[in-house]
Formats: sequence, structure tokens, C-alpha cells
Amino acid sequence: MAKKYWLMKTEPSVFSFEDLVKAPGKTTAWEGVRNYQARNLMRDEFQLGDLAFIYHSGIAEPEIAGIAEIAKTGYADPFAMDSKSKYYDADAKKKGVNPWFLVDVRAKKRFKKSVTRSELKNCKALAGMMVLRKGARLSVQPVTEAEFKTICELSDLENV
DNA sequence: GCCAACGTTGGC
DNA sequence: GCCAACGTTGGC
Repeated sequence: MAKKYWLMKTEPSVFSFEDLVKAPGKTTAWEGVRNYQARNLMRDEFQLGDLAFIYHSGIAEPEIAGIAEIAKTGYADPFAMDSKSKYYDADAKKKGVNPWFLVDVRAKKRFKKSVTRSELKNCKALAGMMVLRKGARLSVQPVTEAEFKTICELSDLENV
């Protein structure tokens, strides 16, 4: 199947692209997504080797910091059933059914300089991009191949 | 800090 | 099953 492209949001104060680079094996579980649409994408659509932009939100200048690859496809998010986790889902635990999924991601490419949201907005070819739409809160979003290539051209790639 | 947009919840 | 109220996200 053809490779797919994604955008995954994170607040860098919680977990940044640099944190991913520093993680063991440059890999981490992308836990804590508690939205059904995003879950469905991770459960059903993410493929091994797909590429994902890591997007920093909740900061003065939101940005795409780099590219990660999917290192493990969707599996049950263990943090949902862990009462000590901040991502604990008491309702799921009570029912004994964990509805939440996650994937593992590995840092692949760091942008020498992050591509900022205003740079994305200034790029005509990206006018239809989901993350630029007002109120687009989905934390895991599909990105088209054309959008992916355009953003790679905007960036200055460097191997991690 | 403000507030618009969105998803979820719960009363009816 | 509708929809108002609420909580959260996230840009600005």
C-alpha cells in the first residue's frame, strides 16, 4: 500500500520533537489521544513507515519541527487503563474495555529551522491544509502527498 | 488572557 | 434523537 502522510500535534512543554530525538531509540509511544476520529486514524489508517510531521501547538509561533516515521502500528493505549497516568480513563477501566489506540513514532528528520504556521499560511499550495483551517482541533490529521512535499521543500532537511 | 470552534454529555 | 450546556483546544 502507498505510504501515507500525517500531522501529529503536541504541546512542546509536554513533549517536543527534541524530546523525541532524545528518547531511547528516538522512539516513543504517542499516548493520550482521546478523540475518536484521531483514534480511528491511528487504529485503521496508520501504516508502518508512514511519515508524520510533528507539529508544536499552544505556543506563540506554532510550527512543524520535524518528521517522524511510524515505528509501530495501532495498538491499545495502556495508559488509558493505568490509574496513575494522567491519561487514565476511569470509565474504560470500569467497563473493562479500552477503546483507545496509539502508535509508536520514531524521529526521522529534524528541520534545521522549524516551518512556522505563518510560513505555511503564506504558501498558496497549502491553502487547503487541514491544520490551517480555523478551529481544526483534530490532533492527528491526514496530510496529502502534495502537501508533504511542499512542506519538505519549505524546510531545510537534515538527518537526525 | 480572550474567545471561537469543536466534541461530548446529559436532560428531555 | 435533539440540542443546550459545558469543557477543551489552540490561535491570536
